[in-house]
Amino acid sequence: MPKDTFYLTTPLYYTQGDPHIGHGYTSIAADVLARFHRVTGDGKVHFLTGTDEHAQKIADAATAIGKTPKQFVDDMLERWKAQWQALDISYDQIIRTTDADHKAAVQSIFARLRESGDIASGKYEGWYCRNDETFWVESKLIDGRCPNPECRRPVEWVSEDAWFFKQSRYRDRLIEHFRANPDWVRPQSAYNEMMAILEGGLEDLCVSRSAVSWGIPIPDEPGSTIYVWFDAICNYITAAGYPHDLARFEHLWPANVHLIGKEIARFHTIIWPAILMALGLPLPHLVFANGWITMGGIKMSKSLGNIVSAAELIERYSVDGVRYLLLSQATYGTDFSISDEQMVRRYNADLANDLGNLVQRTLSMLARYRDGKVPSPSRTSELARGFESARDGASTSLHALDFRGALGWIWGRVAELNLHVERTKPWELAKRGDDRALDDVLYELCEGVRWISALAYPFIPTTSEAIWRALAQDGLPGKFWERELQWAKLAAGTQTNVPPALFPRIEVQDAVS
RNA sequence: GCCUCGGUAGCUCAGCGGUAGAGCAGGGGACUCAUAAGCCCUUGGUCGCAAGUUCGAUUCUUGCCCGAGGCACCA
Repeated sequence: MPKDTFYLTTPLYYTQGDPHIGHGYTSIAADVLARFHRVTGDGKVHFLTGTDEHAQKIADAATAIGKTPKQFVDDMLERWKAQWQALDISYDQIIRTTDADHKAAVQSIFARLRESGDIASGKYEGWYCRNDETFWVESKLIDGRCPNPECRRPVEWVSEDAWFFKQSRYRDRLIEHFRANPDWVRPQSAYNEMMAILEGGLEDLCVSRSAVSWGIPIPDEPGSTIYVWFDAICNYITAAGYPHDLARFEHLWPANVHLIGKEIARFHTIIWPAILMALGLPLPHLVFANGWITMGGIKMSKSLGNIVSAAELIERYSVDGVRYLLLSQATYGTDFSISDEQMVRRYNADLANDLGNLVQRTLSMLARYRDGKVPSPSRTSELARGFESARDGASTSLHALDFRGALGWIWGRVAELNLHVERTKPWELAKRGDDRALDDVLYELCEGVRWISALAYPFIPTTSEAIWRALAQDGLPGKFWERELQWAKLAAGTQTNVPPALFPRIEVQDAVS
C-alpha cells in the first residue's frame, strides 16, 4: 500500500506543433534517470510522458487543414511517438489529455474543489486575447494589443461569469513549503524566481473558458470548458490513478521528480502545488526545470528558422551520440549552446576515440592473444578501487540529476583504461611471452570495459548493450549495479567477440581557418 | 519596465575569499594493440568594466556594460 515506486514525469507536450530537440532533451534526461533507477535499488520505476491535446489553438489548427480536433491530435501523437522512439525513450505510460479516464478524473477534481470552495464563481472582466486564451491586465497591453511578441493581435473586452481557483488561499503555505524545502525546486535560479513571485502576492486563477469548446466540459455546465492548463497539469495524478484507482495511486504518488522546461516552472511550482494542497495530497519531491538548447546562444524558434529536430541530429551523431552530447555539454538546468563543429569534435574525441576505440583495442587484443577467451586473473587489479569510486560517484551524481557529473565519473574510467593499456603494453608482454602478466592485463581491461558498459547504460543504452553482448553477458547491462558491479565478476573463460565500430568517426572537411 | 541567470584560455564549460582549472582545438615527441585512435610533453587567460569591504577578491557588496531568458503560448 505505501509508495514504493520511483515515479518521474516529463511535461505533457503540447501537440499543436511538431517536436524539436528541446522537447527531446527533457525526454532524454527523464529517460536516463528512469533507466538508472531500473538498474539500481529495487528497480521499481514508473516513467510517465504524454501529450496535452486540448485548447482552442489545436481546434483551430485542425480546422485549418480540414480535420476534426480528434483526428488532428491523433496524427500529432504519432509524430511525437516517433520522436520518442527515435531517441530510445523508455516511457512506461503515455497519457493523453483526451483520454476518457483523464477527462473524468479532471471533472471529478474540478467538482471536488468546487465543493470545498477552492474553486468559486466570480466575474471576470478584462482584456482577453482569443489566440492565446489569456486574460491580460491593461498595463501589460501594447497599443491595445496582446503583449505576447509572437501574437500581438488585438484583444477584446470581455465580461463573463467564470470559475476561479482560489490559489491565493495557499500562498502562505506555499512560501512555508519553499522555505522548509529549499531544494524542492531546482536549479536555484528557478527557485529564486518562483519565490519572488510568491512573495509578490498571488491572484486567483480563472479556470473556466466559455468560448472554448475543445476542452473538458465543466461538470453541470456543458457550455464551458476547463482551462487547458488546469486540465493538463492534473495529468500527473490522473495518470497515476487519482481518483479512480487509488490502490495504484498510492504506490506512485507523490512523484519523485517532475522534469520540466524552465518556462513552465510557475505552473509546476505554484499553481500545481496549490491544487494538490486543495486536494489534500502530498507534493512532489522535486521539480527540476532544465534550460534551453540554443543555437549559438539564440533560442530556437520558428520565426528564426533555427529549429533543430531530433531526427537531424540522430542521423549525424547516432541516438546514443545525441544523448551523450546533449547531457555532457553543460550542467543540467542551465542553458547551453550547440553547434555542429563542437558536436563533431566531441563525438570524435569522447565517443569514437576514447570509448569506441577502447572497446575495439581491448577486444581485438583479447582475440589476437587469447582467441577471445577471457583469461583467469592471478590477482585483484589495482584498477578496482577507481572503478568502485566511479560507480559511487556516478550514482550520487544521478541521484542529484547531475548528468554531466555522472558522465565525468564514467569517462574518467575510460581514460584510465586507455592509459592502463599504454602503461602495461600488452603487445610487449605477448612478445616476451609473459603469459601471466598478459592474462592479468587482458582480464582487467575486459572487466573495466564491462563496468563501463554497465555504468554508461542509462546514457547510451544501445551501445552499452552492444558491449555487454560482445562480452557474452545476458540481460540489461549492469542490472543491478549492487550485484553486477563487483570487481572480477566477469567469468574467466567467457568467449567474447569483436563488435563493429561502436561510434565510427565523423570525417570533417576542414574549413579554412 | 520589473525579475532571474550568465559574462573565466581559440571553443564548450568547472571553480567561487588566499595571487587561475578540465576537456577539446593548436604545437612538439616516443610508441603500435586499436576507429592514423591512444600515451607523454607543451603554447595559451589583466577570471566583462569600475568602485567598495578585506591582510588578501575571479570568488563578497554596489553601480554600470553586454548576452540570454521569465513576466501566466512555448523543453
